[in-house]
Amino acid sequence: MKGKATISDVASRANVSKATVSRVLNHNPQVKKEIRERVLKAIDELGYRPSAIARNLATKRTNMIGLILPDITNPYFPVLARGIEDAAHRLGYSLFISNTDNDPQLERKYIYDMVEQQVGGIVLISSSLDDQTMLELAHLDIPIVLCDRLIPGAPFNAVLIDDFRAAYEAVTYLIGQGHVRIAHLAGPNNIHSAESRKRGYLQAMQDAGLTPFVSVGEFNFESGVQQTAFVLEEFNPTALFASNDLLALGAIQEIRRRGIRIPENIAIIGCDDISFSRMSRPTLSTISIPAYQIGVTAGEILDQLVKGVKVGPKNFIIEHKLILRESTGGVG
Amino acid sequence: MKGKATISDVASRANVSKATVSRVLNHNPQVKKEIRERVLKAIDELGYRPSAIARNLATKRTNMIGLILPDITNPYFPVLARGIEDAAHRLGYSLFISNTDNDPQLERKYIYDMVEQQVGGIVLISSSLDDQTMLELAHLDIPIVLCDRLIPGAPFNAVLIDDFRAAYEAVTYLIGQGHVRIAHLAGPNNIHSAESRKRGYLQAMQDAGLTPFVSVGEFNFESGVQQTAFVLEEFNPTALFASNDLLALGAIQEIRRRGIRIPENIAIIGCDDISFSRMSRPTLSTISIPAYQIGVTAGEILDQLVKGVKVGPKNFIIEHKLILRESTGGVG
DNA sequence: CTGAAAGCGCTAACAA
DNA sequence: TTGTTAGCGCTTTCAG
Repeated sequence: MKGKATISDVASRANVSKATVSRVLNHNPQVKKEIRERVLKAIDELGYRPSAIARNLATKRTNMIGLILPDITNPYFPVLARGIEDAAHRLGYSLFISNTDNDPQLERKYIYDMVEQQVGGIVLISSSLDDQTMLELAHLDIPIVLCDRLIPGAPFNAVLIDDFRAAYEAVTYLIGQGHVRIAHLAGPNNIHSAESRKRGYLQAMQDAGLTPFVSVGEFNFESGVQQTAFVLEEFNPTALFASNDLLALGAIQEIRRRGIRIPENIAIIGCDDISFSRMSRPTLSTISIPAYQIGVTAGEILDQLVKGVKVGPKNFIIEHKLILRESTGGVG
Repeated sequence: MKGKATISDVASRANVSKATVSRVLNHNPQVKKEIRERVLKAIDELGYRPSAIARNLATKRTNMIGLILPDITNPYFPVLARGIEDAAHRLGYSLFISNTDNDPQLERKYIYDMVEQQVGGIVLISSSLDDQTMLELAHLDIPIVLCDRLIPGAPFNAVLIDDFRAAYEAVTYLIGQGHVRIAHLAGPNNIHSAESRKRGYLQAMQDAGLTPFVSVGEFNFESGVQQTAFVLEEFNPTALFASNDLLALGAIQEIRRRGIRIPENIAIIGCDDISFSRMSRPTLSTISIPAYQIGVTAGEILDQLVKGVKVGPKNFIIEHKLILRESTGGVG
């Protein structure tokens, strides 16, 4: 019996018009106090809840936004997602969420699904969509904010760190510590951040006149284990720069399994600063990415866009920070 | 210019009625092929996307469901959320998500928000809502499925493991290994699963005629560190049963910091089996909770409910499993 | 300050 | 097989 009352029911019960009910619903100040209370009473008695759907249709705007990301199960994303969600709720939006596993098909599908749902805008964390497709999305006439990736030439705002520079600095630190044989555990080639970090590594090595050694794999723990086994045998490094913390954690596991000491024999630096980088043994030195803040920023920019405020397109670069922990011998 | 075309635009461009367009949109088979193609062509040329909002208003049903959980940042939840999301998408729903930080106020707010959004149902992972409030929600006339908690007497389906028995078994295992001084690191008293696990621990200890020692704290790493320091000094245990893995991981850190050996001097069992329990040193023995499956099951039940199929109310108990790793000396 | 009426974009009988 | 006609529940001019 509940959830059925409509604005008309309220109107007749309060002996006013639908328009008046609508006014009190929208806090229109020019409703006489007495009438307002009569309406409020009716609303309460009927357990009336306005239908967002009907309102949206009438106003042609919604207060929903969407988040499309690779996989919430990857420890880097929950923090980012939380940032977006907190910003979204604070700004009055409800948040849709979809995991794509980096599948381009799914990414397209979810984007179009959300457009159908009439979301006001979308935060997109995509690695797999080719630039061509992204340009196509630009014609969709819906605000889109990118995270952790930028599309040269596309009219999208993007929020991310300077992956190239971050990697460059991390590797340079290692070099400064006297390391010469520094290997890189890279992420998938089609992921923007992985690619940028790899370039940063290569540049730093080249600038120092050192020979690079790169192993490419997935962004997960198992890949870290495997890649490390390979690198250990083929390159015998004294330091490792991993493209993300999961990879670095896998490296730690494999290295210790072989009885090699960290950081004495091999130093390691990861990237992301997921919570577990502080809990591992040894604790992991890493490039700290302010994921929460990236999320909040993306949410705020999207809000502006949804409200029609002209923003960018531009790249919002968030500051990263090299965090030194035990895996590189601590602060120093 | 895009995103503006309506069904009427398509209709006139294809020289048919809105009804016909609606029919091809809904794959109604009895539209003549020639006409269908004409409509499809018009749709394509206009870049037309139907408005879910308008459709929802007309049909009085939506294909949206909601997920309300404490904090996606806690490593246990992403897997559960993923299960729900996968099930949701597979069954044709879009998913709203909201984090509550176990704040009862927020939980209520988000529930009512989602009701306003006209979601078809809600998966609720709540610890803080008192049973009274839950009963109130029952009058909302919207399908709700609970995860990791049950409300005696409330007309809700619930999907969860048998926390009491899981804890009982874990502690019994420890006792079987010869441990006598077994302490328990508990989670917050107001969280259902924490409370059940504590009872399971107490019962097992009592049944074995052993003296229990319980420390209560939060469900996080830092609390694990603190509680362990306390327990170590006050009780000097030879084994620890932690209410979740984060707590157990904190315990490992504190114990090793003091130079105490695991499992030689102290054995540890956690609960959840988050991914990092396999990555720690030593790897963590734990009660494996099939979070993904809990999510999927919850999603499927909700789908039934949304479709009007009568289900329960009943409790769906998912099987847990004790996983023995290094922190208890490995399998055995 | 309040009411009447039109309409948002789509679906769903009911006709034709 | 396709078109006509009403709404779905709310907002929003425009009158009064």
